Amino acid sequence: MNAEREAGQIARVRRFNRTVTERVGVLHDHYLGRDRPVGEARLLWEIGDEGRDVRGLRDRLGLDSGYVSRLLRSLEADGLVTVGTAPGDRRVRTVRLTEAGRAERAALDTRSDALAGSLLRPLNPAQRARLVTAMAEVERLLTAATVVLDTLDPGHPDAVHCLRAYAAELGERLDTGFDPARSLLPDPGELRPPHGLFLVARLHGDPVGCAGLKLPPGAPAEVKRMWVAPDVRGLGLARRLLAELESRAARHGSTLLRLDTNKALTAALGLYRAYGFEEVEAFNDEPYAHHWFEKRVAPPGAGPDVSVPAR
Amino acid sequence: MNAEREAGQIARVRRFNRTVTERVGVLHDHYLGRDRPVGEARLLWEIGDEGRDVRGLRDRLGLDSGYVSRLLRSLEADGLVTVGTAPGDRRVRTVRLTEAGRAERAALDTRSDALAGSLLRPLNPAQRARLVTAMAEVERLLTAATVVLDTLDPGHPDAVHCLRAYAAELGERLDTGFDPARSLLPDPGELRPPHGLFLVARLHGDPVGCAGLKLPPGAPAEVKRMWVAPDVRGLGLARRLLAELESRAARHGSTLLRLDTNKALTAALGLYRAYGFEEVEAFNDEPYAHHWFEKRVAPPGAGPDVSVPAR
DNA sequence: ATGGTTCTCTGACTAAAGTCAGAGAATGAA
DNA sequence: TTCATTCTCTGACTTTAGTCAGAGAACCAT
Repeated sequence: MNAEREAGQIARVRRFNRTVTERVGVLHDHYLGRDRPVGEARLLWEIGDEGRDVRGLRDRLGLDSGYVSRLLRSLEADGLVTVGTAPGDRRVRTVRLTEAGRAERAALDTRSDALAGSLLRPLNPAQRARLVTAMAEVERLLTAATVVLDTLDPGHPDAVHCLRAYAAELGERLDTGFDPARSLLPDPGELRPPHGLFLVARLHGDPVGCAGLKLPPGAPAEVKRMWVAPDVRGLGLARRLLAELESRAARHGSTLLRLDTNKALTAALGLYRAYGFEEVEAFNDEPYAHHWFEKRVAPPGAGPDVSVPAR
Repeated sequence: MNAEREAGQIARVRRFNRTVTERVGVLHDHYLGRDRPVGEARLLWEIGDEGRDVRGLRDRLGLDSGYVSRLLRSLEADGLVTVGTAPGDRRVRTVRLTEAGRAERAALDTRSDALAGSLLRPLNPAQRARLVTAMAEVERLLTAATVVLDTLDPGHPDAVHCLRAYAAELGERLDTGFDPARSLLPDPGELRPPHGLFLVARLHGDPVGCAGLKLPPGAPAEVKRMWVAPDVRGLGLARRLLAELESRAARHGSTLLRLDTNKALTAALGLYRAYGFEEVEAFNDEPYAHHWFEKRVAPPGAGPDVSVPAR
């Protein structure tokens, strides 16, 4: 049945991979590193205008510490970067571009533009427009597919980051403001096993969304603290978080999922309805809530596959 | 004016390049060559089930002859390929996969599927469908952009290939059959400077289309022998060939472009009309023609930019 | 048959990319 | 203070990837 469709999709993706790595990937690298090893060029690019600490570079590019060190030494010898110790922690070193480094980066930039231009030039205006649109779509969806969901302790720095952002956003959007201490979940620690769980979504290691699940014994599971960072909205991440929570709730044995929300959060209201939640009478006295929803939980294994992508 | 739009498009393409090389390109290579150097893996892949001659491999992958030889030696030592001399020409060597080589290739295949799957898995069905559609579009258009147009002598093997394919196709599609000797251009050598020119379109070095231009002194320029290979139709190549011919005619000083065609070639008829040709009275007595068209030539520089993409 | 060409291979290199095992300084927790 | 940990760096390697200059066999046109 749909194994066949899936095989077709996989074949398409593979053809895409081949075409694109041939036409874009190889060119990309060799355009980039015309008079400089690709490794150095990538590093130069990744340092950015702001500067960056060495650890960050290693993580981002996935390189060995000794290797990065050597690359930096080489860039330093060419006068393209300066390496100094970070203000807070004197073990950590930060790299910044020099004037010459900026110029070199600008040259890479120009080449990157030339590559992009060479892809567009043979096409007529209508084709260009279509290519650009399709590229934007692919990019958006690949980005969506790159987001990974992890169960984290609510005290983990990434979890804290999300919870702060959640509170800050509610504070702005609700006419009443928002004070977590006054809400029904003053302590997110309640979202810790065995009383619940807390999901964090990350993109390239940066936290970009979260959702908590309360699992009170003998009572319906409850969605709490769902948030998605503004710059990754529209990627279907909220839906994915909900689906993941639902499947966790199902595995836990819950048969009903509930949540409450504020009338100001119109996008969330729409999502809950579209996802299959139905509005019900108030089941708690959360001071910030105007709407209460519930949804029967699909039995385990029936949910969409949202496992972590390989990397 | 549209410099601004172009800058926007270039920026989009660059973002795409970055996302895709990060997410697809790097993975692609390192998935592929997990326990084998990428170079060898690529070679193994490129040999294919049918076997291939060494020269073909070199061309396709753009590698040094010595390098390929060494890679083959290594694959041979691992028992993955056998190298023998080609039947026709004993200088040429052909490579075929052994049983073990096929198995290794199948393993690469599986990994490639796994990579594709890892891109799709985090997405919901609607997103998967959209991603696959957008990928197909990008791939099509990148393929279109990869086609290069060259002016070739009509006697060049690639030109001959196209002219033969042209004649064979007409022979099939016209109720009357087609005999080049009976047509008004029995000798394609007339499409040679200074009396004309002959364009060949190539994709990865293989000829996939052609178009000739007659430039009779003091008379309108005339399009002849336009053909596009079946498997690259729908990429806008015919239109691109027409545009290139028009701009060559303009540079030559022609102000009118003409052509004749057969009623069986419905796609061509549609293209000519869409491109701005208007049907006129017969201007010659070509036995295979049912329709005659002409179009005023845009002055030099006004045509779309169809210069050769970088590679 | 002869001379120029084509095709593949070998030997002798080089540069890039990356790995691994410490060493030494700074930090944080007990 | 002490001990484990974190972070960066150096030295000593290896593997990939690729280049270049011929050599030798086979082919092709004259």
